[in-house]
Amino acid sequence: MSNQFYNEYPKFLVSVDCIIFGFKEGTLKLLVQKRPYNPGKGEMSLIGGFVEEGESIDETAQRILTKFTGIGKVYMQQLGAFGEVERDPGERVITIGYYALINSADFDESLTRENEAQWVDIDNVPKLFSDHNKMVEKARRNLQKKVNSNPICVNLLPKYFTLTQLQTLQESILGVELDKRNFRRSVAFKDYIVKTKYIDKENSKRGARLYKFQLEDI
Amino acid sequence: MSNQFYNEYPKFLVSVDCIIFGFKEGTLKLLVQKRPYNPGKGEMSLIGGFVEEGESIDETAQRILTKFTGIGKVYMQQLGAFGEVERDPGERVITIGYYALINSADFDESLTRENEAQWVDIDNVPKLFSDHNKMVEKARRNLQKKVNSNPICVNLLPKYFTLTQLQTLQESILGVELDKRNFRRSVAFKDYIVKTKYIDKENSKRGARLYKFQLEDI
DNA sequence: TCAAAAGTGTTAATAGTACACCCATGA
DNA sequence: TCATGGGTGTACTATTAACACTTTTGA
Repeated sequence: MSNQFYNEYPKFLVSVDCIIFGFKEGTLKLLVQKRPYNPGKGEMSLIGGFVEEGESIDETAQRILTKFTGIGKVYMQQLGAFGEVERDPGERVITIGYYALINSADFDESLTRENEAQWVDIDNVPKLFSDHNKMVEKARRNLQKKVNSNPICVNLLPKYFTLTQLQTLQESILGVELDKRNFRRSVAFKDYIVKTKYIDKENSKRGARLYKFQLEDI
Repeated sequence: MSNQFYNEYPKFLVSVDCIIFGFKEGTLKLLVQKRPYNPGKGEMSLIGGFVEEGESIDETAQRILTKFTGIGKVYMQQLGAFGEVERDPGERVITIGYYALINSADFDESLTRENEAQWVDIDNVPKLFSDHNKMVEKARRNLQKKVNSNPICVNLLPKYFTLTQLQTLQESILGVELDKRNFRRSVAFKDYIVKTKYIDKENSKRGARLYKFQLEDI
């Protein structure tokens, strides 16, 4: 299937690599897998796949996310293209990074096992295949810029959450500790975080107020 | 030249489109050209080209910039990948956007003429080929975020410049007017903008102090 | 009764915004 | 002498940062 245009230019494999963030046990986590094929079979890597004919790169990213987590229709943010000639030791592959934030409750664990995927702490990411560590770092910096002005945490938390959970999450994204009083005041100014009538009794004896994100009007 | 890996996946044309900003006549300008080939021959478009074998995408961007402006080694910022299936009416092309800021004084005008390129006002960009207008808008938003915290204007101005020139440039990037006194105070806090002993007598009768960027220590 | 997490205010410093007049000069 | 662009300061507001104690309750 040739074409009258552009024939004289080379073509390349184009892949999408997904930086999938979750929040478990009080820390931001990254989903990684054992690479199922060569080159680098068995090495830890981001989950990824190749762009198919007739599929936009955004669609590729969604397809990969769904395949590995069972989750459909989550907002994914493009991180940029990575196009060093030798970045893949097998053959030249130009890759587009995307990151996603997902709620581990929506997560299909059987797919994780099937794909030899696992969650690792964001502050303890192992050496990954190719330039994937660089992509993870860029994604995290990207998140850090947004965390205060965007309701990105909505995708990482359960529907109802305590302010301590939200604070712990933000601290884990930023890698710094926050002052509890200043944090709670800043939350009070955000219209998209609202108090509910519910109290969480699981994580403390006294009980903590549950909040939720209210995003309809944004 | 096949390979033992990845054979079953499709390959794509990958191009780089460059959003080249300049500063002339008190406004931010964009370099555009008449598309020299079909599809869309004669339409206005960004300047671009295809990624070659053995060339990283950053290198492609530099090569295109040099070809169209004569300028080598300018910082180019990647804007992201654009991968809608039908974005190019000829054949599927995945493109990576890069923007660059250049000083029109370094500019080789003969190359512009040769390539049927021209500068257009950023606030009056004509309809461009494919999704190029979208790329320009994204690049401008990207610039706007940086203009206050990064010395990006260094590349758009001559070595010595007046504060009025710098203010006019920032206003043109931001699309808003700035208060002269507030602007000048904020400049005074930036270590990378320093007063020189020179006075410009060309643009005013009284003469205006010339400043320069001091970037060695960043 | 005590350990553990929840909850709550004030002050100081910094950054940002609004605003109007005089100066020096060449034509 | 006057038109043109250059240059200057102050007061108000908003945002951010620092900081420590009391409450509730189940074990």
